[in-house]
Amino acid sequence: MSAWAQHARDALKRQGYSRGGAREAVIDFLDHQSCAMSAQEIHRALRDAGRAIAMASVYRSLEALQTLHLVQRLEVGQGEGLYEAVAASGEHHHHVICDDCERILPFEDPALEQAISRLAKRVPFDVDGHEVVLHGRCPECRQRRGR
Amino acid sequence: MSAWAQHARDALKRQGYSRGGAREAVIDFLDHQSCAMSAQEIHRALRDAGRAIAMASVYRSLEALQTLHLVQRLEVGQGEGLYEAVAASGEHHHHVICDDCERILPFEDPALEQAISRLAKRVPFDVDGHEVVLHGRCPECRQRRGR
DNA sequence: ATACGTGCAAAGTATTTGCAAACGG
DNA sequence: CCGTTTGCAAATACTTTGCACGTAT
Repeated sequence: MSAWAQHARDALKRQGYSRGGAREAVIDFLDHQSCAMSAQEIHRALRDAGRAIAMASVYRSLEALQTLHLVQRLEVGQGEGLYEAVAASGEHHHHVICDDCERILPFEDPALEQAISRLAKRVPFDVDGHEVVLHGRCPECRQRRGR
Repeated sequence: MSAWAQHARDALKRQGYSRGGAREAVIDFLDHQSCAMSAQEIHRALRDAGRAIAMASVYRSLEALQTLHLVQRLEVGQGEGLYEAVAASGEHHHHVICDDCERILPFEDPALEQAISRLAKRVPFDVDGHEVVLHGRCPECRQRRGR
């Protein structure tokens, strides 16, 4: 079990949550993902792995994890949210998405973060988070669809 | 009729669309909005203004407008998309959203745009658009909920 | 006249909720 | 044991689609 899963379990315990099979499965699963996934994908993957849990439990687990900022939901496309583990270290990245095939790639950029943190001081809201999504075409789709 | 509505109608005509009451109403409505609105809000507002159209027509109109890049959809919260007119001039802004009351405020920031355009050259995708959402608390909610 | 736009109702998809049974501390 | 978590099914919310009819060109 890598650092994040441990971190997540500690945080849940500290907040008085008790453990249950469904949430444990979601934590283990997210722990091994490199990119954001939808609730439906998580559900299907667990079922295919012989670790079937109810759809509702997927959502409830994700909700709990989001509340404790252990998981972050991102809105990228039309109708479904994507969820990904938030690094305990506070590392921070954003995503570029292919509008053809929905492929998602994470990236980091200090200059972008700096621009945002400066900007955050200039708006009248108390800013405590942000999300950046770049849209475009991945190498495969660029080639496949011409141009 | 301001510049955007004219621009939109020209573009639609150029693409071979013919005019119909529902889409005209949506165009007129969006033309007078200062901030992004959901399809449901647009529908309700038109109905309240005595210009009732079918929900399906709101979505179909928005879809056509998005296809021609006359309208942009943004994903901000949990389940509904927000739509706003895209300035003919190519002007470009982003949004800060209050996570308590859902209030949205647009902002512009050249430094942010610059950071993004530099970044766009470094990722392996062909980037042709982007979206930035800051999350936080608006002045009213900050006061109301304390801190 | 003919193709496109619109309204209505039904279908879809993503997510949430109520409740009883199973489970963990 | 007692409160939390889970599964199941029903409910909700948003959006899309099929089809018959109206309207623009």
